[in-house]
Amino acid sequence: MSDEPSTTSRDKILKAATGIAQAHGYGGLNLRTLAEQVGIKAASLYYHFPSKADLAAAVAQRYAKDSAATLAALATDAGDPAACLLRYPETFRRSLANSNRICLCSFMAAEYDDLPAAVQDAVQVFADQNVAWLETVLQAAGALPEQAQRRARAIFAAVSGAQLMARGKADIALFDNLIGTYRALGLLAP
Amino acid sequence: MSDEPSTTSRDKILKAATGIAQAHGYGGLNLRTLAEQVGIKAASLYYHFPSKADLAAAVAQRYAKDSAATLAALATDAGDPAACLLRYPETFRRSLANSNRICLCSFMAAEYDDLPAAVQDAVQVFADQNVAWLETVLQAAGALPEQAQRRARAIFAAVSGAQLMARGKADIALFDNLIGTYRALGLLAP
DNA sequence: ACCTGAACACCGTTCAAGT
DNA sequence: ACCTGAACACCGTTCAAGT
Repeated sequence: MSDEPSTTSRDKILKAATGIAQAHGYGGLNLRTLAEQVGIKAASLYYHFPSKADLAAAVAQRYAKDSAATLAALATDAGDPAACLLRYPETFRRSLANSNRICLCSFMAAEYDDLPAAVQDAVQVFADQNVAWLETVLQAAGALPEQAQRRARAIFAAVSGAQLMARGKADIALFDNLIGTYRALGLLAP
Repeated sequence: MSDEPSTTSRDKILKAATGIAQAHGYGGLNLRTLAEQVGIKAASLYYHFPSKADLAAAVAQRYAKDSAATLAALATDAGDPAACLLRYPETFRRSLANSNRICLCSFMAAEYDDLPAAVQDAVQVFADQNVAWLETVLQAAGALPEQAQRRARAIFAAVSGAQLMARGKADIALFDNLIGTYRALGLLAP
């Protein structure tokens, strides 16, 4: 009765804003367009959030939180560490499959210098979480701690780059091809 | 007498616009700011270029052309193919060293869906040129044609991703670290 | 040939006013 | 409690007018 995911206005705004930001970035997040998608006027958004910066911070924080949950679920679901590593790129693939969108935080990494501080922080959290998750998995798979960190960062960077390149070509097969090459090289393993 | 690089107004505009776009993207390229940097009014930009879209297309085309020249020079300078591959990330590093800017086309790959068609084309040309250069070098280094293409794409994607991640942390040492990991993996070799 | 001020429609934002 | 219209300063763009 209380844990129902009753979609509040705030939630609707956050969800719509996330989709727009994954396709157009922070700069491309237009409040009049967003409001229209939610069915209210732009001025009404200011009842829910004090500014675009705060709205975007909430979006990025929620995105980072969801991503942490997805990674935790993947760890449980995949079972062994090797499977986790092989399946890690799935999340990134899903964005591309969803109207050629990309990871919110990849877009925002490009826009980094123009981002409000709170949004920058959330982008950092997202990246750090991903690297930490990979690091844990790599160590569980037998990597030495120091190597695990280097490798974790390399995986995150390489997969992000593959997603960006695939978006530029609007070609999800290219993403799969790149991930396949990474695998063949042994990048997605300890 | 005639080949002097006499800096025309058009050139000054293109150079300033390139720097802005590498830091803020196409969307973040503000014509009033750009005009101020050049020492004219925003309206005057329209004497040199019919629109922001055309200006950005000229910027991206010039960027792709310069990049091709830089790669050609690297090939001559480095000598053997193995050295070319090791030094390939240098160009990307230079952008980061230049006020944490990134490759124009990485930023624009993120913004891809919001780009005017002529700008999209130039972004494609840039990526294709890089992959083709890498492919040639990889084959010269002994890779089989089919493997060379896959590998060339993987290098381009991975290095782009490293640049993006390093920008997000404003940490050029992270870029070097990532490239080092790629090298250790054998990514930057045939 | 090159530049400009004034004007237009659009965007983030505010605010007084509605229910 | 939640929403809105009207207004502000800013942006891309146009254009008639300046030199």
